[in-house]
Amino acid sequence: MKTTLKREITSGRILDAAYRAIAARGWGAVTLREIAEESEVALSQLSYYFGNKDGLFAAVLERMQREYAENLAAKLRNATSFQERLERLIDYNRLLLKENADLYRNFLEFFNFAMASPEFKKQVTAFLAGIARAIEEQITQKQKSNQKLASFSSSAITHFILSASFGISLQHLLTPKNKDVEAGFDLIKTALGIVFSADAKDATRIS
Amino acid sequence: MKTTLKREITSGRILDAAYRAIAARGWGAVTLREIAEESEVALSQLSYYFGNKDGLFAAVLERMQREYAENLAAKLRNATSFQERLERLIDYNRLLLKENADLYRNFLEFFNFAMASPEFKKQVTAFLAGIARAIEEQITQKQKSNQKLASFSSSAITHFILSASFGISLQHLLTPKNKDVEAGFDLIKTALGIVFSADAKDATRIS
DNA sequence: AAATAAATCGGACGTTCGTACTAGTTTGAG
DNA sequence: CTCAAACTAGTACGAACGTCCGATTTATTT
Repeated sequence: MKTTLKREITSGRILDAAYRAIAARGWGAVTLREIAEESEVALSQLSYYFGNKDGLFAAVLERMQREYAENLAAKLRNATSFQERLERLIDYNRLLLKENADLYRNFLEFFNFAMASPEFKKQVTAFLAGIARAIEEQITQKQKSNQKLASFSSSAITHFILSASFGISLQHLLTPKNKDVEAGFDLIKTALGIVFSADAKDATRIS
Repeated sequence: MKTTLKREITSGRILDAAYRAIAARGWGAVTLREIAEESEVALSQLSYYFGNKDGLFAAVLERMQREYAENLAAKLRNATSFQERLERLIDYNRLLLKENADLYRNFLEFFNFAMASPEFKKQVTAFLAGIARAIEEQITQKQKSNQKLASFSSSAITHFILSASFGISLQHLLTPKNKDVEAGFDLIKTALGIVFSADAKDATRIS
C-alpha cells in the first residue's frame, strides 16, 4: 500500500512540475533538470518513473486528457436536450480557459508537438475524436428535421464547436484582456441558437 | 546591385529552408545546422545574416506576416459589402489551409512560442490586432441596425471569425482527411449569414 | 590594378542536454 | 531478523547545440 502510495506521490509531483513547466516555457525549452528541481526530486527519478523525456511528455498528456474528459462527462451528465449539451460544452471550455488556462496552453503545446510526431499525432487525434464522438452520440437522436443545418452533419457541427472554442482560447491566451475575444463563446451560442431555433418554432425554450 | 542581390538570394534561401524546417519538425526541434544544410549554406552564414537563432526566427515570422497581410489585402481589395469581405476572409483562410498548409502550421508554431516569450508575444499580438482592425474598419460603416447581433461589437465578430478559422485550421492539420472539419468554414458562413440576413430582408443579395 | 569592403567558409569553443550507471537507503513480506 | 525488491541520490559521459572567430574568396570602389 505504502509502496504504491509513495510511487504515486513522487510520480505525481513530477507530473505536476512538468505540467507547470510546460505551460510556462514550452516543452521544447523545458529541461528535465528544471522539472526535477521544481518537484524537489533527483534528476534520475525522472528516468526511473517515466523512462525518458518522451515518456514523461506522454504521461502528462495522458493525465490531461483524462481529466478533461472526466470533467466534461460530469458537466454533461444530467443535461437533457442537445442544445443544452452544446451549451454546457461551450461553457465548460470557457470555464477552463478562465480558471485553468494552463490546460489549454498545454493542449496547444501538445497539438503543436503532435504535428511533428506521428505517434503523438495519433494520440491527440484519438483524443479529439473521442470528445467529438461523445458529443455527437447524443445528436443524432435529437436532430431530425432542421432546414438551415440540413447540409451539415452532426459531426460537422460538433467539430465546429470544438474548433471555434479552441481558436477562441488560443487567441484569448495571447490577449487575455480583450473582452471581444471571449465574446466569441457567446457568438457560438447565438449563431447556433438561431440556427437551431429554425425548427424549434413551437418550443422556444431558453435554457 | 549585385551585392544586394546576392545578399537577398542567400538570406532568402535561408529563410525558405527555415520556413520549411519549422513546418516539418517544429521550431524547438530544428537546428541551425539542419537549416544550413538544407539551404546549402555554411552554418556561420546564419549568424552572419540573422545574428542568432531568435533573429532568424523573428525574420521568418516577419516575412510570413507580411505575405499573409498582403495577400489578404489583395483579396479584399474590390469587395464592396461587409458580408462579401467576411466571406472572402473566410475563403482566403480556407484556401491557405488547402494550398499552403505550412503557413498555418508555422503560425501555430509562432503562436505557441509567443506564449513563452513576451517579446514575440507582443509581435504576434500586434499582427492579429492588425488583421482584425483591417477587417473591422469596414464594418462600422456598414453595420448599423442588426437585431440578432446587436449585443456583439464588430470587433467581436471579426475576432470570432479569426478564432474559428484558426481553430478549424488547427484541427484540419491534425486530421486532414476529415471533411467535417473543413465544413466548419461553411458553418461560419451559414451562421453569420443567417445572423446578418436579419436586417437584410429588403436586400437579400447572394454574392 | 590596387585597395577596400562584403560575403563565404570551415572549424573549434564552451555549455547544456538527455541518459546511463552505480552505490546507498528504505520498505515490506516471510 | 533477513533479504530481496523498490526507491533514492549523486555523478559522469557522449552527443549535439548555438555561437564565435580567423582565413579565404568574391565583388566593388578608387
